[in-house]
Amino acid sequence: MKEIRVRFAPSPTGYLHVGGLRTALYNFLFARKNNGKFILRIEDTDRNRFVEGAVENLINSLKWCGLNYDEGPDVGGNFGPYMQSQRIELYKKYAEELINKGHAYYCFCKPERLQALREEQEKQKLPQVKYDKHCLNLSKEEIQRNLNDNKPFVIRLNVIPNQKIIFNDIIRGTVEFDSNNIDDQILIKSDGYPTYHMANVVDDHFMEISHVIRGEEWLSSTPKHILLYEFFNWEKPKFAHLPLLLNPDRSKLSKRQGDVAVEDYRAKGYLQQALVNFVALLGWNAGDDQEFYYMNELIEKFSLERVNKAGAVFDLQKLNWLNAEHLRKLDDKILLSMLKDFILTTPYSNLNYSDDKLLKIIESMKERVTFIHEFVNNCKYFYEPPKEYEQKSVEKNWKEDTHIHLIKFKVEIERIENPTKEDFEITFNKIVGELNIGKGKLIHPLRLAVTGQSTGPGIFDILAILGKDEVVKRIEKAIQDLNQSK
RNA sequence: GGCCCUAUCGUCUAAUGGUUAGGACAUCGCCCUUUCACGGCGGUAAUAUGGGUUCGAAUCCCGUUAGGGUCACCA
Repeated sequence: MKEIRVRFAPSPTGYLHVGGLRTALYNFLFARKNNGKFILRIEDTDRNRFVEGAVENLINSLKWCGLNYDEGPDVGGNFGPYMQSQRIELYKKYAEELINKGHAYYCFCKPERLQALREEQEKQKLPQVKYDKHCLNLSKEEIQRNLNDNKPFVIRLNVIPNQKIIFNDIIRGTVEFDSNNIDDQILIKSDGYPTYHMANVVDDHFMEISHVIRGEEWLSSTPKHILLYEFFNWEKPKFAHLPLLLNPDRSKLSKRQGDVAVEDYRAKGYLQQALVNFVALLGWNAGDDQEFYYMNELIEKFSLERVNKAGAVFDLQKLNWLNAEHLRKLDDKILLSMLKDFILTTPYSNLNYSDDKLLKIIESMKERVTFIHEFVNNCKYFYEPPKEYEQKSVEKNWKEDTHIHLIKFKVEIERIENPTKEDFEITFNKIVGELNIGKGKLIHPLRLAVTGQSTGPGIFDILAILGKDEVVKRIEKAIQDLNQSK
């Protein structure tokens, strides 16, 4: 059997769109699953849209997601170059071949004529605006004269009318188009660069791409590509058009309604494992109930046949859930290094906490966070004394005699050298026993005093992590602040 | 508007002619826990619509409706 070769072929717009990520991922999974090759090709044939650093950025995002390619602009390969801007001569050569065969022709029409034509056709309420094949009738001599005069030209595909163009899509089945609805597409622009259609077909052929897996927005231009393959007499790849990713209002996923760039999600603290896992499930499932996947499991189970046809809404809540799931499965040592990296970006960067202390924070918070940054932002009391006290909890838990209970607890704690979690708990039980009060009467004020909050890990974990001196200080401060304000 | 694609809980989806239409996220309730979370148990919630075909339709066919894509010297 022929080797499976697939490609991700983005145009460098400046960032990797999550829809692009999903396309890249399915290509990658399909290649890995079938022991094929995954290729990155950059479609940079629009000189007007050149963005500085866009390719580097794209590659960064791809690699961050673990989508390593076998061939590409920065890794090389036997089918390069992998930047279309470096393959211009190839496209020209094959466009000329098409002209010689009568399947394409020079067009010297000025933009003004095209504009007028378009307006005229719209005025006539024609179902579709199409080029009128005006330049197809130019004589050989005329064409040669125009070329000699250096008149600007484009090369157009010569579509034959009244033909059915039928192809099979792996995801959608048989799709049929009428050639009457297909315009004489420009293949080579007046600046000598190819359009998408030309470059794409030529490259897919010479890069020996076996399966074209791309977004549904390409479905309606596929007949043009089919025509090209047929005119060249080249073997066609198999096609698979993926359903689109949608906004919550079911329009095509767009910047206006949230983040679309992979780097945005990275910056917000999403794990690459979670993003990949989530995006994989938008439009595909293995047919079982598994939803939590690592990359290797996705590779094992992926198949194009199980890709859905309908568009999928990008639902942040489910992504958040998956992020929390993946975070919890991460080894504490890895979480530690991620947390340290994050702390560097906060005002607490000079605290120099020991790994041991941070590990304890991680352990106590792990079940309570969705993002790494929450190991800091949801429990700032581990890093600094509370600046304020949650009002609702103060009202509910800070009573007339609360400070008396807390002082008794504090005094008792002060006597112990290096109290452990158990010491705190034993002392606590002793005090509530002596005072003959319910545990809640002390536990909630204590939490409020040392954290300023009403939620968080077990109180004795917090006390142990904070340590005796800090606990004592915070109790004193809380009594001062809260009794005063009452 | 022409052409093309699509249609199961709010969302992601399972069920490829016979199921009380299943799971997950979200949501609600209970349990666990004197906090919050995690976890466990349970609830609300879907086959867009009208016709066929069939003993039997979410599933096959046709129409309607709705949504999306595409109609550039952008990809």
